[in-house]
Amino acid sequence: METTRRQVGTQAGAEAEVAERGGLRAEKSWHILRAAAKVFARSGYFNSKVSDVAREAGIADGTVYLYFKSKDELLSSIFSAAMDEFIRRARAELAGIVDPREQLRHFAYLHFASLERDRDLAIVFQIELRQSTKFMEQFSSAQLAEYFQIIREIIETGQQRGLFRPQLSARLVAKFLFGALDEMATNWVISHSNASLTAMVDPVMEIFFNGVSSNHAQV
Amino acid sequence: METTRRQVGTQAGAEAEVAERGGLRAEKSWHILRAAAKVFARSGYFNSKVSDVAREAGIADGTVYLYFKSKDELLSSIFSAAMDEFIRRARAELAGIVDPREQLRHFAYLHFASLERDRDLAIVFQIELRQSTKFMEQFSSAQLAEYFQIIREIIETGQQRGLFRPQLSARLVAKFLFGALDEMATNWVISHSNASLTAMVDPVMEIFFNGVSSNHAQV
Amino acid sequence: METTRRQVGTQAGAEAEVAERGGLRAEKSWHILRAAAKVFARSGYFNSKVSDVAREAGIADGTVYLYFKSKDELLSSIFSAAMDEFIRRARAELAGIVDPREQLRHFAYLHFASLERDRDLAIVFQIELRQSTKFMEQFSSAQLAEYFQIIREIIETGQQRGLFRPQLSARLVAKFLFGALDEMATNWVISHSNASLTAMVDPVMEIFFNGVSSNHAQV
Amino acid sequence: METTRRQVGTQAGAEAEVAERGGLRAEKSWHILRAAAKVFARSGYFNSKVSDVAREAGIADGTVYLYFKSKDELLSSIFSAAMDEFIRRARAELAGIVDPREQLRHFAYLHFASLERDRDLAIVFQIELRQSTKFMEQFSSAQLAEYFQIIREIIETGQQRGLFRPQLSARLVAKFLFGALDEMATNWVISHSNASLTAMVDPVMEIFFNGVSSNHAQV
DNA sequence: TATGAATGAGTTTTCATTCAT
DNA sequence: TATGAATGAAAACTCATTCAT
Repeated sequence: METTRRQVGTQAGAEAEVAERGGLRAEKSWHILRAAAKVFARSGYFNSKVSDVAREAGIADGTVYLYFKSKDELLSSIFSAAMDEFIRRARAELAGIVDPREQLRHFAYLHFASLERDRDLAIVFQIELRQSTKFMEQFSSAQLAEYFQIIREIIETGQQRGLFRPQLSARLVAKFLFGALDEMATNWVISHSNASLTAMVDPVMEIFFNGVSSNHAQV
Repeated sequence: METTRRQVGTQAGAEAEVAERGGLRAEKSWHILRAAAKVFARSGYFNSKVSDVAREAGIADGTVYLYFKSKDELLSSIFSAAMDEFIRRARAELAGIVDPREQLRHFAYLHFASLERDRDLAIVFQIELRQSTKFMEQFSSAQLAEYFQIIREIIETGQQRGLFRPQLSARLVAKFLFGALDEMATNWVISHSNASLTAMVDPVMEIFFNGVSSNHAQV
Repeated sequence: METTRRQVGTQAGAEAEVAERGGLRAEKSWHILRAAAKVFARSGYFNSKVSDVAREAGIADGTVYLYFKSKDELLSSIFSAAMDEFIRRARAELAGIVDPREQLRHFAYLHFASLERDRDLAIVFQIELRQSTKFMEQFSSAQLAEYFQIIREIIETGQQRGLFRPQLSARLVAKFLFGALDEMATNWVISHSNASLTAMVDPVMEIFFNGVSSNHAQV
Repeated sequence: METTRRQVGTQAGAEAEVAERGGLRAEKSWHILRAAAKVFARSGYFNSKVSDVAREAGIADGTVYLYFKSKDELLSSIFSAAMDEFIRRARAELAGIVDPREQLRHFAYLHFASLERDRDLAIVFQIELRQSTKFMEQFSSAQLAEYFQIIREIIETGQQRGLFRPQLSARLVAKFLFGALDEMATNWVISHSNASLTAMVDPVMEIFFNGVSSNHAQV
C-alpha cells in the first residue's frame, strides 16, 4: 500500500497560490513572513534582528511594523499561517478519502510533506517555535487543538468502523501519533538529513498500526 | 502486567543522596542547580535573571560564576546532571530485568517518574531546554545519544529473541518511542495536569507494543 | 625673529568650519566627538560612562553607537579627527614658508596652538590617549607616522641647504623634537598652567637649534 | 668622549641586591612587585587581574593585600621603588663626576640603562604608568620632581661654570631633556626594538648640547 | 504607505577587595 | 601571616519599537 501523493505542490507553487488569494496587503504580509522564516531558520529567532528580516524582505525596518505588531508576532504568524494552510488542505484532501487508516496515513504524509518542501519552515516549526513557555502554552492550545481534533475524529471513526481497537483512548492515541511524527520531523531537521522525510510515512504508520510486538503476543 | 515500581525515591531523598556523594563543591554546585531549575521553571529561562537564581540559592550573584561559567551553562548543566543520573539509574535497574518488553516498560516508567517527582526539572526539560538550535544540536548529539542507544539495544535484543518484529529498524523504533513518551511528558507539563504521568506508562506501552489496529489487520 | 601667527582660528571658528564641510551625519558625528572630548577631559576616559557622553551631547545612549562602534572608537576618533585636521593645516601652511628653520618653528607653533585653543583636546591628547599599549601601538604607527614624516622632510631639506648639521640622523632629530614638544605640552596640561603654551615655541626652538652648550664647545 | 659605563649591574644582580637590603617583608614585597611588573607588561594594567599577579608570584590572592592596599598601589609602587633606586644610584654615581656635561650624559645613561636592563619595567614606565590623570598628577609632582631637580642642579652648575648658556631657563632645559629622553625610551619600547637604548645616549646628548643648526647660525 | 534615525530599557559578567579560618 | 571563597557594585552595548517626515 503506497503513500498517497496527492498534489502537495511545490514551494514556488504555494507562494503563488497564497499571493493570488490575498490582496496586495496580504501579499506583502506573506512576503515578510517568508523573509522572517528564512532569517529565523538561518540564525535562530533570538539571534535574528528585525532589521535582518527587513533587509531580507527588501523593506525598511519600520515597514515590518505596519504588518506585524512585534517580532514575536512574526514568529507566531509563521506558525498560524502555516497551520491554517495545513489544516485547510488536510480537511479538503481527507474529505476525499474513505478509509480512516488511509486518512491517517495521508495526514502524516501532509505533515511531513509540508515540512519537507520548505526547510525554513521546518526549522522554525521544530526548533524555533519551541522556545518559551509563552508559545507552548499560548499557541498549543489555540491551533494545535484543531490538529489533534482531526486525528481524534479519524481515530474515533476508525474505532466505530472496527478498524482501530475500541478500548483505546482516542485522545491518547492522537498524542501518541503526534509525538512520533514530531520526533521524526525534529530528527530530520537536526540531523540536516538529505533523506526524504515523507519516505518515513509508511514505516512510521506501520508501527503505529501494528505495534512492535511480533506475532501480536499481548504484553 | 504491572508497571514496575522499583524505588525511584522522592525528590528530597534524591537531594540528600547526591549531596553525600559529592564533596562540598559538588554539593554547592548542585544546590545552585536546584535553585536555577526552580527559577527557570517559574519564569522561563529568558525571563530569569542570574540574580534571581542567586537569590533563590541564597548566595551573591558573583558566586554563581564560581561554579558555572555562564547562565547558559546553568541550563545545560541541569540537563547533563539529570541525564547522567537518569542513565546511571536506568542502566543499573534494567540490568535486573530479563524480558526486553519489561525493560522497555521500566525505561518508560523511569523516564516519566523522573519528571513526575520533580516538576521543576520536568518544565525545564520539556519547555526551556527546547529553545535555540544551540541546545538542540549541542546536547542532543552528546547525551541523548546514549538515551537512544539504550532503547535500541533493548529493541535489538527483543528482536533476536523473537519478541519484536525483526524487520523493523531499531533506530526508527527508538525514535518512535521517544517521540511518544516526550509528547506525553510535554502535554503533562503544559496542561498543568495533576494526573499521574507514570500512570500513562502502561497505556502508552500497550499501543507501542500492539499498535492501534484491531484484529491486527495489516494495513 | 617672531613666531609666525597665521590665522589658526578660534575653537568656535573651527567648529563651524568642520560642520559646514561635512553633511548632517558628519556634523552630528563631530558634535558627539566634542562632547566626548569634554567628558573625557573632565573625568578621564575610564571614569567616563558612555551615558555621560550621550548626556553631554544631548542624545540618547544608543545614538552614540549609531556613529561610533565602541567607547574605544570614541577615543581614537578624537585623535584621528584632530590629527587629520592638524596635518592638513600643517601641510597647507608650511607650503607657504621657505626657510626650513621657520617651517619647523611654525610646525611647533601649530602643534602648541592646536592644543592651547582646545584644552579638552589637549587633555585627551596628552593624558587619556596614552593609556594602554593598544592605543600606543595602534595609532602611533598609523597617524603619528605622518607627523614624524613632516618633521623629517623639513630636517632633510634643511640639511641639504646647509642649515642643519648633515651628520645628524633626521629620524633621531624628529623624535628628539617631538619628545621636547610633547613634554612641554604634557607639562602645560598637568600643571593646569594659565601661561601661554605657544609662548614656549621660541625658547624651545632656540634650544633645539642651538643646543645648551655655551660658546659652542664641542662636548 | 665615551659614554661612561659604571657598573650598572644585571637584572639578576639588582634583584639580589634589593633583597638583601630589606628584611623578609621587604623581600616578599619586592617579589610581588616583580611579578606585578611582569604581568602588567605582558597584558597591560587594566587587563591584568590581581589574581594574575598573585599566581605569577606564587601566592594567594589575599596575600597581595597584606603587602599592598590596592591594585593601584601595586602600579604606583613599581614606579616608586624604581624611582627611589634610580635616584639613589644617580646621586651616588653623579657625586663622583666633576664635569656637568658628563654628569648629564651619565644621568641619561642611567635613565636608559635602567629601562634597558628590565624591559618589564620599561613597558610599565613608558606605557602603563601613563594611564589616568590620577597617576600623571599624583606621582609626577611627588617623585618626578626630584628627577627634574637633579637635572636642574646640574644645569645650573654648568651655567655657573660657563659651560651652558646662562640665559636659558634651567627649568625649561630640564623639561626639554626629559622630553627627548622619554620619547626615545617610549619609541624603543613601542617598536619592540632589539637595538640598544643606551647606544642612543651619545647621539641624543650631542644634539642636546650643540643643537641642530650648522655653523651655529643664530636662528 | 514607507522610511530609518533615534530611543532607552535592560542584564550578564567581571574582578578588586574582604574576612573567616 | 596566609588563604581563597565569597561578595556585589558597576557599565557597555543591543535592538525592538516609535514617529516625524
